[in-house]
Amino acid sequence: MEQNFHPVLSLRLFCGEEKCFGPGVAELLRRVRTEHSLRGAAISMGMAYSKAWTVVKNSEAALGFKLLVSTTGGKHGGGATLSPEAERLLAAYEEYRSRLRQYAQEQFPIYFPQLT
Amino acid sequence: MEQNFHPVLSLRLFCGEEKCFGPGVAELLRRVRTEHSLRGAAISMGMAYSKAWTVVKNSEAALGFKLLVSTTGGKHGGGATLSPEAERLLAAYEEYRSRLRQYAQEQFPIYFPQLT
DNA sequence: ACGTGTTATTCTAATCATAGAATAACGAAA
DNA sequence: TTTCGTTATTCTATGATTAGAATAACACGT
Repeated sequence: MEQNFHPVLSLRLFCGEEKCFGPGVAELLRRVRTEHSLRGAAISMGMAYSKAWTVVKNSEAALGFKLLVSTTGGKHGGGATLSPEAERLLAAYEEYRSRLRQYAQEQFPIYFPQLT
Repeated sequence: MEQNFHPVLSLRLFCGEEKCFGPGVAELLRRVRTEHSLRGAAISMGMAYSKAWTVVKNSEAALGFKLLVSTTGGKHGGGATLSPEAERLLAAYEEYRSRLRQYAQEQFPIYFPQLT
């Protein structure tokens, strides 16, 4: 069983019962930041635009604020950028997640000693 | 957004590329421990027996050892218990997971201060 | 022998998730 | 005013997941 045995942990945030933020939206937002477009973000991760749009919309609904500031029309057709709240949320999510992953990495050999 | 904002983290273990253990199998094993039967475990969590069986079988294949010691026939039709390796793995998984969750709980207000 | 309730295994049917199409709106530039 | 590439939105067709049926084997008790 020893073949590179390792933990993977996924983090999602809930507002009460309903999930409001997780790996999916996070990755989309990350890519919107570099693509300056939701469509570009979706395509770059092999996801249908309609799905990406739904994911963002659901997250926004659960959170109660907008994640994307988007414009339509214009020379390049428009685009999207992260709202300030989205920037903050994504930053916190990423730092928190990386902290947890680091900790998970550290603790792993303690709980699974024979596999290192 | 403040309505009981909280993190949920899920832990799964990989052997190289393929997932070999996660929340699904873990919950099944936990219930096999009290139900003394895979069927009972599956039913108790509203899962089809065939699915439970597949889940366990896939996990066993990825891990390279048996998770369940099962008997067929007899007065009560047979049943299943955890193999010693499964007991150890499940115990380690649960302790590790609870440690990570505890840590996540502690760190949360540090990364999401305005929400506590 | 037979009934019982399980494991084991495969197959099919139904459900769910997702991709992709279709359509409209938009605004800058040509 | 037409073209362009996006956002926005809904709908449908496809694909993946899952539940549940079906069948066999098993061994104990009656």
